[in-house]
Amino acid sequence: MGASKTEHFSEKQKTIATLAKALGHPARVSIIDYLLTVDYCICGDIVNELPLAQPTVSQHLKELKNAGLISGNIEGTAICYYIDDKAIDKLKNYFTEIASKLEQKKTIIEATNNNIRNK
Amino acid sequence: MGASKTEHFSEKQKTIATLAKALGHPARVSIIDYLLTVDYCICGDIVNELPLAQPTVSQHLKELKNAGLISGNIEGTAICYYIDDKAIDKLKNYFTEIASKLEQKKTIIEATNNNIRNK
DNA sequence: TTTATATATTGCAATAATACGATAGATATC
DNA sequence: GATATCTATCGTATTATTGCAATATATAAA
Repeated sequence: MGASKTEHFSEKQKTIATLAKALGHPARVSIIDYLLTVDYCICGDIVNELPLAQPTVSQHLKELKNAGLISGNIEGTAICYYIDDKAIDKLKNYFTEIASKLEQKKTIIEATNNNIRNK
Repeated sequence: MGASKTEHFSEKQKTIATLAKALGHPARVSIIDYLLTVDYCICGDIVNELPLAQPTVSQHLKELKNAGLISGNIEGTAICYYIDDKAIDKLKNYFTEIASKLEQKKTIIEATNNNIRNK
């Protein structure tokens, strides 16, 4: 084998997996963290910020871009990268939803246990 | 090269990357989604649920377990897997934090633009 | 037009991930 | 104990990812 059997899963599952995969490397998490600290883009600074060679950073940026987590504007010779709010929101909403479902489950289990105790 | 240069990044960045990576495959997202729908564990059902062979599912479960996203209890011959709340909370908090920082940034930019317009 | 600067692409090597058949281990049932 | 059931591990083939040197591309400055 080798290739993923992605065709069998729902669109939502594939979207979350794609976004999560893009953040599945500390260098790319680090890029996102860095983009949050700067007021204005500056792509070249990311290369200075990371302990990686320029082509490697460029590749990581490409993956983040392909996943939809960042976008870039050309400004002269430089390129201004910024985080895509919508992608972050998708992830935020997904995990918030899971957390709330887990919380709900916990409540049901506790209620059931109380019910058993009171019999 | 090949191996990741993970040693240069912060613990938090590595933690998020590890959790995100574990969800970087639709089969594993699908497993999490499935665990949310059932009241009680049942590992064998996951194999029936997914379009993958039993060893492949077992491997995906192992990765989710190694990343700390799920845990398992042995119940006779079966194994009862469940989602770890703390891991989900880490992800939820991380993306909530990013979303709020982005929102804050947007507000600052708008305020600046208004300031410029009013001069 | 030449030169400098910034980013992307290519090509390659090393490692990791994905998938599954075959098989092992562990517990229940007969 | 023999058998059935459930899950994990091993071995292996295929593909993907990571990383960088070298090079290409594209714009700005001289």
